[in-house]
Amino acid sequence: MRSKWGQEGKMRCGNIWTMWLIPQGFRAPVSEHNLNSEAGLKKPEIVSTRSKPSGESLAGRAYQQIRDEILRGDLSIGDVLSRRKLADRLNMSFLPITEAMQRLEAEGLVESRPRIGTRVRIPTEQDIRNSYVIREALESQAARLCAEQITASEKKQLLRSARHLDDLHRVSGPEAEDSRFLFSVHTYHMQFHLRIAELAQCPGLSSAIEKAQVLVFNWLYDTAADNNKTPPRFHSNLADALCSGDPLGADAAMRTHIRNGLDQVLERLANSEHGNSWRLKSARS
Amino acid sequence: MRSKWGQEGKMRCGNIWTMWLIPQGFRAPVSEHNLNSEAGLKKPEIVSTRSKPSGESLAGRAYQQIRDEILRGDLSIGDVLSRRKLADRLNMSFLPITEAMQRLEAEGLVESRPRIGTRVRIPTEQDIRNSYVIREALESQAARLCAEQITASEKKQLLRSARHLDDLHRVSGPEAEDSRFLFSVHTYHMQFHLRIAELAQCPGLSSAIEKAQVLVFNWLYDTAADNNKTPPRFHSNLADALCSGDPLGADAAMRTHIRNGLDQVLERLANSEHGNSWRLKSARS
DNA sequence: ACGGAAGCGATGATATATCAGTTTCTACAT
DNA sequence: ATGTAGAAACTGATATATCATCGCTTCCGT
Repeated sequence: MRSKWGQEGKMRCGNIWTMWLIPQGFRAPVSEHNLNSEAGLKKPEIVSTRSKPSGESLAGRAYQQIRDEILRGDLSIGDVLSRRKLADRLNMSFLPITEAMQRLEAEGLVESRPRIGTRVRIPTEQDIRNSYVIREALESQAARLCAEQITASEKKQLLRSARHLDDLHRVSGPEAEDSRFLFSVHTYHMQFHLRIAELAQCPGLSSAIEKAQVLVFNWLYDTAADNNKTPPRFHSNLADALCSGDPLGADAAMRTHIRNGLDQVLERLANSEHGNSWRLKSARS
Repeated sequence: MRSKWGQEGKMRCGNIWTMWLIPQGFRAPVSEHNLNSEAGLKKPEIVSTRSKPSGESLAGRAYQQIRDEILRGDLSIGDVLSRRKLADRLNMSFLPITEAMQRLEAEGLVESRPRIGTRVRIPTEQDIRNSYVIREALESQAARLCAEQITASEKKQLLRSARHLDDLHRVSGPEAEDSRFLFSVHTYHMQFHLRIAELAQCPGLSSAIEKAQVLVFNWLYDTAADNNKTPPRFHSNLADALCSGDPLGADAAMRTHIRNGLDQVLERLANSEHGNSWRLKSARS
């Protein structure tokens, strides 16, 4: 009998991230998009929440579900997560929930005190600065490698999606109402950055960016900070640098790009207050 | 009554790493060392294995213990880890062991297949390349920040420890027998790199380097590859660049420094073979 | 009214038991 | 000898139960 421990089959430590984040893939929505039609910009694909409920462990499903709810804002910063209530809600024991919480805690999305409780992590200013420093380190490295290895067709693709992204940001400025639209724009933005990491041809780099959760946190903070006005051609300039063939120039462009949003995010976060209470009668989950 | 959820008290997601790796701290052994006496170079402090058996959770102790054994080589690459036997050996239930395994798996030190088994991870060449790319990203960022913020006294300290490290490597070349000595040299080497990250004044960067396990893996690979001949003044040159005050120069120096060892490690790893068998009668633990 | 202490209820940590899937060894037929 | 079915043993996943600890509330003394 063939052993199941061969090279075939994915390890459990693989990327769960890309599976739910990029259900339709990255290339397709970009190339399908006609940038000359303004109407098409309004609604980039809203990612579907649930796709395959079975085929994974209960802990994995719990992890994805809770993470999903945190990222979408159904569970907001500081919300208390009761493992027992979550177990009831997701129809499982609280052992899988505990495993999911441990993974979320290791990734920095939730924080837990040994016999007190667990809640969605409340980031400090230090956390945000750290996040941006690490993001700068990893993504500038990705920019270097990307600039060295990108092919002609990939250049065209990247430039087009950068223009698309700039258009999306231009449109999303005035009407910052529809949270689903904002979420999808952010998803597209993250896909753009992850695409650059993929173009670096170093699988570990992409997964490191995912693991460090820097982009996720970026989204969380930006959500708390709602509108984010970016300069025109913000991403197009970055894409130009990446396609110029100069690794050092790409590195510098990426650093500039990333540093841009930090101040706005910090300012916004300072204005938001979060309670420190625990064991609320009305724990969300 | 004061709430225990204030800012006082360490979160569980803090650095366990530095606690066991640098029990005596970094500054002390460096400044105490007299570089003019050759005798002092032979035995840099061997870190003590166990210090505080209580005061932590069982899962935390299991995690530290197993990690310790992997890093020291008591459990070598590819060894099978039976959770039940580990539970017996460490005098605890199956559950804390499972939690420890999940953390080790998330960090990439072990690999697990759902209903088959868990073993110390066998790194592929791709893993090693990824590791070095990420290490280059994080540590070159640390070098930039370090060069910007380092003070005069810290410069003296860093230069001295760099010279000490070069001396240690020079001595460790010929007599690569005592594995405890080699381990302590590697520990000192890791402390040197982590010290640079600390000097960057960005706590998240240090912990990211630890979390990504890049230095740990570096040690693992280097252990498999035993002798590693470094050029003379290898670390002194790096320290010079870090103290020059030029961030870009420090960045470049760090990249050069890191890329140096990659080829040797890859060559050695290609020569070593690892079986793929499972469920050996004589599972180590 | 007010302050503090004790009890209630919730929490995470841990132990034990069971389950379904996989490997490995063995007995048997060829 | 060799190949194969099948059982035994082991694995991680999950369920349930218990425990010490801690936040919150309530109630009593002032």
